[in-house]
Amino acid sequence: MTTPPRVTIKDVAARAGVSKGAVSLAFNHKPGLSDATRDRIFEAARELGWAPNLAARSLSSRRVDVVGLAICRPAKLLGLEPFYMEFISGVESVLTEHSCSLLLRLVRTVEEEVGLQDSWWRGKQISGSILVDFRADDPRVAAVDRLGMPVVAVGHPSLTGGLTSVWTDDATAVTEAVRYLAALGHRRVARVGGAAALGHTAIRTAAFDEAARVLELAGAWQVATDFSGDAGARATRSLLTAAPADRPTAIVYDNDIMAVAGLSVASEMGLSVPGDVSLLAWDDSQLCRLTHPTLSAMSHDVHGFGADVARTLFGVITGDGAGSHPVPTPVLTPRGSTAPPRG
Amino acid sequence: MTTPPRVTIKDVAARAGVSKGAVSLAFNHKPGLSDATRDRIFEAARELGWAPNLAARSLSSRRVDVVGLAICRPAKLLGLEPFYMEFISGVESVLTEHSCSLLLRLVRTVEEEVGLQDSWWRGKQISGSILVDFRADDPRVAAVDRLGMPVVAVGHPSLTGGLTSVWTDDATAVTEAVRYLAALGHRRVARVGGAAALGHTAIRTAAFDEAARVLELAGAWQVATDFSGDAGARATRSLLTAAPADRPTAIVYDNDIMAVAGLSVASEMGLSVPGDVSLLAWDDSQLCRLTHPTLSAMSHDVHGFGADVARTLFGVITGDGAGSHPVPTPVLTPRGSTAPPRG
DNA sequence: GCAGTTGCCTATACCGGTTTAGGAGTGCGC
DNA sequence: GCGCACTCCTAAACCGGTATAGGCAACTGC
Repeated sequence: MTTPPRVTIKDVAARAGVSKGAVSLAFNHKPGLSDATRDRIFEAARELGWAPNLAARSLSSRRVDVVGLAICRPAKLLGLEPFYMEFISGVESVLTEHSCSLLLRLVRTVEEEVGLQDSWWRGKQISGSILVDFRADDPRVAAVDRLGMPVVAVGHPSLTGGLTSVWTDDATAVTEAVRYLAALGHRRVARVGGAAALGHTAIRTAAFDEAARVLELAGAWQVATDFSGDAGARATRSLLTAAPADRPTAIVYDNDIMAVAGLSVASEMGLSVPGDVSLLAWDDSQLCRLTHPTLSAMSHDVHGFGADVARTLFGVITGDGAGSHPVPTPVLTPRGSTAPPRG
Repeated sequence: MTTPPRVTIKDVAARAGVSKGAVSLAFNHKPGLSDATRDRIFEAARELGWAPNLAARSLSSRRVDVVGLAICRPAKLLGLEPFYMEFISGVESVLTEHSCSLLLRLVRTVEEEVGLQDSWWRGKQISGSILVDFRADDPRVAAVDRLGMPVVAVGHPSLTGGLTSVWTDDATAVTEAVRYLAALGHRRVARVGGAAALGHTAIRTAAFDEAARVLELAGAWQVATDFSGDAGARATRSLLTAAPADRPTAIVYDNDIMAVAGLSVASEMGLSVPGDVSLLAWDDSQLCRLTHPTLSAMSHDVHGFGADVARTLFGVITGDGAGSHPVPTPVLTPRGSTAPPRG
């Protein structure tokens, strides 16, 4: 175990024959140095293998290049949910451009998240945060207001208080989904929704009811789940056990996993998809093209969503005109799992 | 936009009527303070809403409570791969106990990762790192040696140089998988492997060949992919288009996604699973229980794996006896997708 | 030829904690 | 009454950067 060299800015300055300040200027690409000196400094730093100590830098410059993201869902579900990794990769793609890092934490409850964001912010560990999975009367709104921390809330403005928000128009998307199924001729439609506590679930639920009313569907069921495949399977099984004349002929799911599970339940029950029942997934990850039949889905660009959120966060942090805005509404991508009902 | 209060240790000290040092002692739970003073300090901090500035802390105490993790796979694949999120959640579960955070970054190449780890470490941003997805002659081994950075390498010791490693015994697992299929009566077996560049893929490939040799199988095919569902589907299609007497009667996949894709290809080709062909997945995420038939799989505790890795990293960082060790070998979990071959 | 500007660089005071050496008060033994 | 140990606390020197005021030439304009 050799003792590490501990090379600091002073060593670099000495080696290059300049002052600490000069090295600082060079490494922050600020004007006031001749090209020759600049080169000499970089050369010295390279030889010594020096990189600025970020703790020291953020202490004196009072800025950090880190943003936070806390996700509050059971670990088991997260692994399966393609949404998050794709979202994160979108966020990352923008952070990287700004040489900014992502501090990630999985939490169990919103309260825990509030505590975490609080200590991240007060500990000056992050320069801002991305808030996801809003619920009604979300405690994070007040907490963030109190802290004055820059954030972007991923969720409909009706849920996110006055926070800068980026959201998908779930109501319109649900309406489009139901309209499409109705246009195919379906009169009995069900929806297997996500966690009831989440705000966007409530929005989708209301939109579904409204669409069913407007379209005068003969039957419209909704059931809440925890987003897991198991729950999706259970819900599907329960929906499809009704007598053929009473059961739904089409089911909309709130994510891809549950739709995959639903597909397998239908097959297990000897029902053909889309012959006996049409299935419509949500998010449209690659998974939807891996099943047989392939899954029709409400499709959106999750990677781009994440990137947009990150860009907006930078806007909030720097203070220039970052406004709340929706991202493009998910569009229907018909594949093999939807068709007109039999008969 | 109200100007933030900027409360520091000095304010807390003043309010509690003590020195900065006393506040520091209190917040680090060190001895040398009366209970009364301690209480007064915490009370003052609470009233002012103060939390120590972590940059300042790590600058003077030269320790940070952050560990790094860079993942080098195309974003599109990551989203679908249940492995990582589960792994991360396992890592997190241990980090949280130590109030340590995870710095996550998705990178495109190993070279990029080397640069990243380098700047993380030299910038004193992390106290150690988790290295995954080793390949033959991995440049990270030398880089980490040079830096003297504490790491845990997730990969077989044959790949990770002298680095402290935690690994799954892929060779044994592959052998068990092949043995099981052979025991069922399969004589023509294929394997749809992962990225050829990855070390563990090579290990599995070699083990598969060896097992096929020992068991004197009549046919043993292997094909490398990029882990994506599409690639898995293509590989499966190509394997199954041979004449019935020549094609494999069982296929082992290197992850769950490709197995799901394979299942759908079989169904699309009118082949029954497991009647015409047996399918065996790898990792055993929840996905394996969502298909019809359910997927037999080589199953392991990915969450526990991540937790083990994190614990080992703490051992390396603190210097106490953290040794390389394997985690439990994946075990075969038979479900509905494997059976004796027809006839 | 002299003030004014400009370009390049240094000295030094921070940032907000931790960590030392040491001081003030108390209790104890003798 | 004095030395000694012990408890509780303070003052001040760090940590490794950034920011800022200012110094010194050389060049400009007139």
